[in-house]
Amino acid sequence: MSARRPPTLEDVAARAGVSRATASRVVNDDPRVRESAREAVTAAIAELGYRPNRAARSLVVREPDSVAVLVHEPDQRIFADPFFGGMLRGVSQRLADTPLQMVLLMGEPARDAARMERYLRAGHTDGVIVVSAHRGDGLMAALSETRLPTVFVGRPLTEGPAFAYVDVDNREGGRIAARRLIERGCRRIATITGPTDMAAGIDRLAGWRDEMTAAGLATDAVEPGDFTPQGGTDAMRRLLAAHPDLDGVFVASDLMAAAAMAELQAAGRRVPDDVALVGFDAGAAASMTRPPLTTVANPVLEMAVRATELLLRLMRGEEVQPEVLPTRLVEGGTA
Amino acid sequence: MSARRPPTLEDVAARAGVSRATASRVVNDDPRVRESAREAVTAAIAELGYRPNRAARSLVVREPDSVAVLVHEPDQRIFADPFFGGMLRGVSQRLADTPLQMVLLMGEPARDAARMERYLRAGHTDGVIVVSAHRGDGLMAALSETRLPTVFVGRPLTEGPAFAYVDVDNREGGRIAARRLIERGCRRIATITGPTDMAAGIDRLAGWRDEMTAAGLATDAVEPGDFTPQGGTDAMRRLLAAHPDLDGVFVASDLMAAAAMAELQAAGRRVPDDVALVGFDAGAAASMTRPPLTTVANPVLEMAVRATELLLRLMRGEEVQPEVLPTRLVEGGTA
DNA sequence: AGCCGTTGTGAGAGCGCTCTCACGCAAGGA
DNA sequence: TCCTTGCGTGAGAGCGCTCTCACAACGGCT
Repeated sequence: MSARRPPTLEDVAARAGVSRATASRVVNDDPRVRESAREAVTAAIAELGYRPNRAARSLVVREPDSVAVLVHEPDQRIFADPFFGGMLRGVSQRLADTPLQMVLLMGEPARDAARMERYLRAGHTDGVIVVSAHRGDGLMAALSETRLPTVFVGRPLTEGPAFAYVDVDNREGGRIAARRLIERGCRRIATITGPTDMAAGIDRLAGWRDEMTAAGLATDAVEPGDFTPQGGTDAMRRLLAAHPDLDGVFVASDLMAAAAMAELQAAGRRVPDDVALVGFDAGAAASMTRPPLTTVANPVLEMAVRATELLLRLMRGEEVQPEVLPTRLVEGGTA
Repeated sequence: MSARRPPTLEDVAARAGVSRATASRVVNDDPRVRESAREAVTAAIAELGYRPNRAARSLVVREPDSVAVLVHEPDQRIFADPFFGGMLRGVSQRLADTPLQMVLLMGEPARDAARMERYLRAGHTDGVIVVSAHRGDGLMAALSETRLPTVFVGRPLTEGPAFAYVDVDNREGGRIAARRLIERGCRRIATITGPTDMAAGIDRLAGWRDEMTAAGLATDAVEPGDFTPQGGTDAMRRLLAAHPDLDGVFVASDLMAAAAMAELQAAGRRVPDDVALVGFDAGAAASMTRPPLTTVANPVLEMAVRATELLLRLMRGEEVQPEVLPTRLVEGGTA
């Protein structure tokens, strides 16, 4: 017992007094093994502490074994936003009954893009789910070069190759939010948008514009946010300074909405009496405020599951179509 | 071009007119290759779209290539709690300059324990970081059997083998929180605890008890929570019913504290004037309430980084000691 | 001229596994 | 009795790669 080499199937076979082939059959649950042989092998495995070498296995049975989830966001956001937790959860859930493993690639666009790209190019993985892609982060080009099956969560903003994606109907969500504020009697309605380099930001704003224009209301009270609480606070402050007469705000995420609401209250405005508020996401943050947020549903878990489903189909070589999930208003007490 | 077999190093070598060994040298940046040969191989790689087979490589150069992060929590919590995002972020950050990949294993203790255990046993991974282990979920035994290097985030509650871990000084945190409430003049101080099967829950409560007892105050107003907003709401409601005279509450997490605060306000209590509140975590949730929470710092990112560091050391065969990080009060407006 | 070291290269073994193929053997049918 | 089955098994090839070892070629020495 000098060279502390981990036991191989060969060792197991020797100890059990069978051939490597039979030992392999036991490990892989092949039914064509006599019970006594099976027991001997099982015992040998236990005694030796044998663990199959995955590399050797996958060298032979060439089949996909992992899916990468790419999260391309600055630290701060991943930290705070339950969106990502839900995403991972959904992917993991759908993958549970497949042999595929979920490999997480996280990083800031600027700092880690090169490393991520290198990893993807190296072919360590068999499919990619991109969560929250931004316009122009160079990722799309790199991805389409790798020819890896890829699904985006959130419509990718790209001129180039068409990627499969799953998204919620953000534009309709924006309309729903604006409609509620208008029907409530608000006339000076502002919006805090998401990042303007993401489809979620652009589309929610567009929906809000649709409805505002249809109602003949001004659409000039627009402040960009970045989906973080701090961004919500700042945007609300700017909004109050520029449009002190506002009586309704559509905030493109609950996290920002909660922060914006705190800012409103700090400025002495009552919610919803002075200013009505509609958020977006209907996540945990919505129920943590007082009153709870009126907000637009964002089926995060479902998107994750659907995206994974699409990816699995893509990996089987099937054609897929983008999916856009419906949304609806979730009642709270802020509008 | 019939059998669409991915190109191998052999193909590259043939195309470049060199041997497999030379091609391999080029791929692995071995300096001992003539410039002309290097160019030929590089060109062949590009033309053929060659990607090295990772399995074949790691079959030969036996070195660790992945680390599993085990998250053992019900859906609901992972969804909402920024703790997990921070955790993943920290691990990913520390791993960034190593060749190790982070593999995520998520699942509910009851439903997915078997699958996780199987995965770990299968030896797909070279180290494990366990995030938020509960007492008696059988994980510890399974883990110690696999003999895989393992680090816990949060002190594991186990009688058996000693695991390496990183934790924040939860007990001291509980003391800090109680002390603040006492110094503020509160006399009827309650607490909403974390899960009683987790060290974080037990230790924070113990710290609160230390300080309360030292101050000669009653320690009977204790309601268990589960770190979720809903748990915070329910516990606060029970607390108000059982101890309507309370004037201070230590809530063992910000998420619960924010919910508890909403519940207090709904019951007509002003925070902090009628009831003072101290949370735990100092995460994003703390700054989202009005007023922002006074809370005890929980260095999530740092714990993740430290835990990963310990794991790397363990994987190199070094001895490691548990690490307990200090904490402190973060000022807000609730106590 | 003869020897050495250096440099670039190729042949080939072998990593641990799966899987095909062939074979021994027992049971059943002719 | 002989011939089929079919089951359990073992021998052995081969997956794509790395790495050792041997060797050719070429200076620069004595």
